[in-house]
Amino acid sequence: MLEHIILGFLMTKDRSGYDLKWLMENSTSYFINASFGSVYPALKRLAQKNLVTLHEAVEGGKYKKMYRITDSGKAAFLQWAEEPIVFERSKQDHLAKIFFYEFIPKETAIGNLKDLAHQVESVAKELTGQKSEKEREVDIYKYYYRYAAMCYGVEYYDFVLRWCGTLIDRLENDPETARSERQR
Amino acid sequence: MLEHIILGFLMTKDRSGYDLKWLMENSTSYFINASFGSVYPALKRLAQKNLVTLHEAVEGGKYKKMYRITDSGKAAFLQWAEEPIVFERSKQDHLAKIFFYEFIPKETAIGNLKDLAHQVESVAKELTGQKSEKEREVDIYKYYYRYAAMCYGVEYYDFVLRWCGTLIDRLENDPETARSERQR
DNA sequence: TAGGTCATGTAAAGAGTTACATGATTTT
DNA sequence: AAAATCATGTAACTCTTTACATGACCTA
Repeated sequence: MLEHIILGFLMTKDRSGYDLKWLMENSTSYFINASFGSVYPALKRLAQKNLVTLHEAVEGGKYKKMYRITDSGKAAFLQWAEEPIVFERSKQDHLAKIFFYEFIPKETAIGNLKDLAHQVESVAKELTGQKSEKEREVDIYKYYYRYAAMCYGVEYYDFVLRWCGTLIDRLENDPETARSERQR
Repeated sequence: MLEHIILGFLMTKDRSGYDLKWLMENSTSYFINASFGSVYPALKRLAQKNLVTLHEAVEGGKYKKMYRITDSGKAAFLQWAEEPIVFERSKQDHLAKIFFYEFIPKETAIGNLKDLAHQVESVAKELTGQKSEKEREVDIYKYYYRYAAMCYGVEYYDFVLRWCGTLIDRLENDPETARSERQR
């Protein structure tokens, strides 16, 4: 997966491992991200498979290892991209604890849910910022898929936020909801 | 994570590894799932840490290894459950390919998106079935958190489906969207 | 000149999946 | 009798993160 993402970013221009990490952090982190510890080895593997080539360069007075996609790299990328999408039921770790909230005090539950909502709000704000930036700086028609993906992110966070809000509201205002019998 | 989910399921009654796998498949798979290859070793680790105990039993003529949560297991579970939720930007693998769809033919993109929509529809239907079942069989007020989590799942799939639909619609009807210049 | 950011990398550990292996019981 | 399902488990592999290590350059 990561190797394909990297190839995708290399389709338009050469980039270093550092650039790639930065790009992911600032454009795909809401659906996929990676640490340096996986980016650098991935580049090494891609070079071994001849899907990218290494070009040492000095850019802005700084030494950089720039990677360029090869023809077989492009072919490999396109093959991956054109393949049918496999929809994986995605992990939503935050639901795991909530699923078992019947066992914890209602007040703790409400507090934790409010805290979760704040976290979601903060990542939503970050992504909304990135989105406005793109809307100003790039032709969203030209990069419509990326723009649509970004909208997905913003709307998804919005959905999570609304869901939290509804749940908190019911817990606070409907005495029938999550009665405390099961609790300690 | 998995160990805590297992402890959560053991809070109300003893279960075997097979039971736990089945339970996850049929109640949490839309946000977390696990294979036998991780469930059985997880139970072994929990037993080693004295958070569960093993009770061999025959149930319905079948030999089963039933696990029971211990007092320290309950304590460990509650500590985990009551801790603040950390919102992790969740992986949404399907967006990875779409993000780079500028490089593939529009027709392939539309076809793949329609195929994705069908897959989402099918998992949505499955979950909606599970939801109706719970609504009939259990007191959703008593298990309100679980019910709310299920609603999250249903609404999330609904959101993905609407997003796909909107994107497909724009690709098919708006000639300005995703012009084919960048393509081969 | 000290701290921050830029830049690259490795090693160990963690968490999981897939594939394989086994055998009992139940259904067709 | 064969096939399906129930039931448990291991081994190899994959993919990833965290923590560490290094050093250049830039700015206050």
